[in-house]
Amino acid sequence: MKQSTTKSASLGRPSGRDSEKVRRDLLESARDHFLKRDFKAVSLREIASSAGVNGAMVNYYFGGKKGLYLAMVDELFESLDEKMRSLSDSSEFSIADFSHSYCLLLAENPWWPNFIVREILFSEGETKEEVLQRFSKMIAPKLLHAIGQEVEDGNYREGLNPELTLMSLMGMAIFPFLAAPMIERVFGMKIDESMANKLAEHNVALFMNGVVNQKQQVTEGTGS
Amino acid sequence: MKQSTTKSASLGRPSGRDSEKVRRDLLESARDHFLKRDFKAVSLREIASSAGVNGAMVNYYFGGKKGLYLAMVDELFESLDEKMRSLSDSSEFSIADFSHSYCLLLAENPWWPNFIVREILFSEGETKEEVLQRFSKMIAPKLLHAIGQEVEDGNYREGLNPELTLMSLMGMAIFPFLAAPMIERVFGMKIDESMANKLAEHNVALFMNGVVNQKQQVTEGTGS
DNA sequence: AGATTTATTAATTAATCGTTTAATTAAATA
DNA sequence: TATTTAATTAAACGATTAATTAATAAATCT
Repeated sequence: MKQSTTKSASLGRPSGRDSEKVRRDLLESARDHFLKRDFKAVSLREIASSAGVNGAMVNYYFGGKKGLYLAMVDELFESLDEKMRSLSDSSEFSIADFSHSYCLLLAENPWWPNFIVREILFSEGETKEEVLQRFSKMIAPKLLHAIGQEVEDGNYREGLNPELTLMSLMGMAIFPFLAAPMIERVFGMKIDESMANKLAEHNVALFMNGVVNQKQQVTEGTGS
Repeated sequence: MKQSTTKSASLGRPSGRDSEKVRRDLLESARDHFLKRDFKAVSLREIASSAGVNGAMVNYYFGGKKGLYLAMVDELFESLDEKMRSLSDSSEFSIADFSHSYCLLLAENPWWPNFIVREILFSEGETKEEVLQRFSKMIAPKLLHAIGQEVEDGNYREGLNPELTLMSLMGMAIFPFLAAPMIERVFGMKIDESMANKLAEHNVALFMNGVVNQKQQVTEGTGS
């Protein structure tokens, strides 16, 4: 019922619309939604509506909901790959410098830990494997080697396990951003760029020298 | 475990069935499913079928899907609360001891970080707030105070920020378990109890004294 | 100008979900 | 023993979902 003579003003191809922009809008809307809620919990219509288009556009441009999701994942990883490369390709590479830059990078892209953890821990398998592979080849080998080298050179403690050390380093850097909603509640602390700066310095200092007051007691037992 | 359709003979109240067991089976099945996949991604029928009963039983015993989920959350938190209390109520409380026990506790309950992060980061708000409140009152205040005390006593470096320090400590301890699937892939390292023991020792040593070889160089500049 | 292609929405479809209801039977009660 | 209550399933319901189709009109091509 209805319609007939009433020319629905919004039917048919709109005039002067940039279809590439529609594509980008959909990707952006998808990122906004999928980063906050689960794949199943987000509906096609919701995403499309936020992008200002009909839900059928998702099928038109991306072949379906899953297609849009994978396109979004690809996009995120590309921007991430690029930034990580520029970070680890600096001429003079040191763990401390890397750790510091890494913290700032996370502050600029707070969606990243969230995204990685969600993909790897909670995704339904399909995308998981690919994501895991891309991530595992990114930086871990380089950092492991760098830590091993420091131990060999005698700069780091003898017997220090590179794998465990890298895990600690990653945990210290990533966890605050990952658990931001909890941190903000429990500590009453906003996770912004100024905080990231403090965190970066704190982390490097803790990583290098620990919490113990060295002026008071130098070289405690260390014999494990 | 799959009873499936036992044909028409299975109508009406079954003989000699323990209704309390059905309740427990449903809770267990719910935990198995909800810990692996999202709330929305798990269907009532799936849970019930795994427990060997009809989907309507979820409504009968728990008032609905959400009721079952909350009952499961309650159960998990109860077991967790109990264990955490016994950890922080030891007569002589030290950060190092706590950190060590905490690691071992995580190794025994690997679902925990997964669950917490999922609840806080990805849940749809309703349960989130309650979970956040319970968690925020658990141990954070006690640990913050303990760290502050160590600084005051001159055991920890002057100017050490207790909040940042606690974040680092939590990150070092939790991250390996949270990212276990990634760790196992990237480092070829199984996250089991033996590894948790090494990790615990490693973390305490790193937390206390850092990575720098103290025998060679004491207190480097670190001026950024 | 006319035909075709491209982009868009409304309407429809088929599946699935959580929930409700009705039927059914064992157990408990009187 | 007769009646009520408790526990269970199958079936149906209404809502919501992703996906498909048909209608429509601008853009583009011939």
